[in-house]
Amino acid sequence: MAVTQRALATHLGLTVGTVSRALNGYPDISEATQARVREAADRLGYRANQNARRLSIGTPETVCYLMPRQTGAHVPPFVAELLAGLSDTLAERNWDLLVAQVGVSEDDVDTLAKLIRSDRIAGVVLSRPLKHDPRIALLMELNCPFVVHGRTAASDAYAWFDVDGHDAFAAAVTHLATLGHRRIAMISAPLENEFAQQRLDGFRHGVRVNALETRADYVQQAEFSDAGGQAASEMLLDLPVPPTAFVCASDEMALGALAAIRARGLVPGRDVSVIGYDGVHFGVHANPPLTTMAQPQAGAGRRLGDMLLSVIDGADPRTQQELQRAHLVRRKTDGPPPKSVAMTDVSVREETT
Amino acid sequence: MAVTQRALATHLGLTVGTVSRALNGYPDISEATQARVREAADRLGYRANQNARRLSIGTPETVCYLMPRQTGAHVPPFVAELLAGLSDTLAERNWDLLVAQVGVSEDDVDTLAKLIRSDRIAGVVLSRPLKHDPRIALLMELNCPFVVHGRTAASDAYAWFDVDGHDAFAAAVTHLATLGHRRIAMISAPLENEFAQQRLDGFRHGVRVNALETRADYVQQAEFSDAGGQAASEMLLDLPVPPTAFVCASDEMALGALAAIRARGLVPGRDVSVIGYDGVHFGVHANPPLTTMAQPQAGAGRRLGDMLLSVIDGADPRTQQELQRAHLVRRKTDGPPPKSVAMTDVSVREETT
DNA sequence: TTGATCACCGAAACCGGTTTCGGTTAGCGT
DNA sequence: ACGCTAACCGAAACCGGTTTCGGTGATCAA
Repeated sequence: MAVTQRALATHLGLTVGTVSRALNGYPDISEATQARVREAADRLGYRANQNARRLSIGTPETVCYLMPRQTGAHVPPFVAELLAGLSDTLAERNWDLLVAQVGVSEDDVDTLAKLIRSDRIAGVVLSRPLKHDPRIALLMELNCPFVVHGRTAASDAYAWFDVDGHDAFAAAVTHLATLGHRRIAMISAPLENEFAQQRLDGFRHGVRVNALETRADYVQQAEFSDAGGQAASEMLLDLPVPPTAFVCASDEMALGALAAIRARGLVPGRDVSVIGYDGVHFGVHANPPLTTMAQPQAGAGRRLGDMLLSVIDGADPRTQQELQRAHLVRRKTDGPPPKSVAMTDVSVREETT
Repeated sequence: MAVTQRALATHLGLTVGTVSRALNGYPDISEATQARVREAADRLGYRANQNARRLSIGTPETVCYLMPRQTGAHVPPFVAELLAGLSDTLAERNWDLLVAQVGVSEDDVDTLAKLIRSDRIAGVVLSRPLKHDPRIALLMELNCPFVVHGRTAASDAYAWFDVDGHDAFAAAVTHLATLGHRRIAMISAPLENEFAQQRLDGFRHGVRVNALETRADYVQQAEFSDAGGQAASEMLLDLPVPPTAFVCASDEMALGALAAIRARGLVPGRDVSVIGYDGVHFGVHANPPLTTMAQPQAGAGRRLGDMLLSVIDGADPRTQQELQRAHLVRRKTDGPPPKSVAMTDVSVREETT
């Protein structure tokens, strides 16, 4: 349908080979001819058929983003921004961005295998890996360049970009400890997700270095949603000795926690402190505005794109690893623990206001 | 790199033509041979090179989603869900989904032209069209199949999927009028966006049929963001005779409105009513929970995909038009106007609680 | 004037598939 | 035994580009 190279060639009285080399700036085509060809090309609106071109040059010039697919859950909020960044970097090279929903089911992994073997894509970006992610195993086995948005248990071998959840949660706990909290709980996401494990580990680290109370029931596993956060909060508030502060695996879960706290007639930030994680824009409108560990997800897409292109260009994936830090955004849900807190068999010394 | 058809053929002692027809189920290849080829194919992990295959069959089997690019603004929240739905429908046909950020600048439109002419894509899905959208003009000129997510001024000629903003805003106004409001304001998004115009028209329609006060300064144009909503609200609250209710072009703007109202020491839903638009999940966590006109965006991606495929298959685009309705989700920001409202020259009769 | 050199372009192979066309073989009836 | 048909597969053209290789004409020095 589009104007083809042959058409352009006959129109100019040249052969296709000559036209091709002219357009690609080969030095064995005279400047005059090159100019003439170029002029005619964009006068007729000629564009090389990409399927033909890529078949010929032997690379698909395309990268695929694997959209996380949790059954039932909605698409994570960072996906859109990430795609925007990715598409920007790729566009600079005139590469294409493909998106595919590929979960971790056997069918999905099989689909991914077919995708890779069909020479459609030169590399893959993968978000939210599981601890032992079959997709990563496949990518390595098939020798397909990729970069992981997040990390897994053994992430030394490949390229990744991540925000340090361990550090962030340790910092959140320390912040609360500094405010005077001694009984801090964690509302955790399902641990099959590596990021959830990291955040939980960071929490535990923070509890240890601050010598806080550690009780098994101060760690609640919950669904990765606001409903999950709400349910977990209710469990925590029902404890005989409830914690005075919650740290949550995500802002969404933290919002659920706020709802549970308000439902008890308590006010978040005064009676119970809550710290979320993500830094979603929306947190500022929560009731009250949500204190959170914000991740710098502005440039994530661009960085991931750059790293993947480097790997495709032959860079050692182990040189393409980048860990960014989250930072505390204080709003209104963190504060010192209430004075009137019920004392129990455990001796608690309040050290701050 | 991947195992090629020729390799498979020589491995089997057949020719490439035979292998190709065997895999594609041609009746002139014996069942026995077909089985043998298929078995060998997936034992060796053979997958047809898609560039070659598509070059040969003459269709790119790929659809492109044009991600809205507003400079400065973030990616709209519906994009991720929409992509998920789109990719689902396309996957059923083994088609690919490309995403590109293409705004309305001259450069971007030029990029789109190149994209289409390069035979990379068989169709386009386009979100958030402007009133006079150069991208749509281009798509029609180049005869490229497309479906618009939203509508434009003259949308009779092509395929689209939209939620009836006009109806929604008229309904929102009527709802407020029924609650007793007579002075209702609209916080509008920039009118170069067709959706903003529709919503404003719907608002005006609602004002008319309910015979409400109409004042020019009850329509505030603002940036399409929470900050914009907040600024517009402050203007409205500063009016000598401020409105008792706001309808907002988006939930995000409505959240800004809530912030402005609370900052005045007023409580949304009691002193001033606010109705948003979109139905973002987050609204339930707003302060107080946001009443909104929710769009049914669950299946939007799938519907858009289906419609586009129909058009590509030759259906008349004008038969592929679908208008869905938004519905009111009452939460806590709507209520009757305050009794103590300052009466002015206009006689106001309160008819409800 | 002639032979060598260089600039420039045409011809053709190739990328990896699909599809048309034609030829071989087997099976069948007579 | 012979011809006919159907079943089955090989050969080759084609999709639209890229790239190698070789040939022509002009230019230059001797």
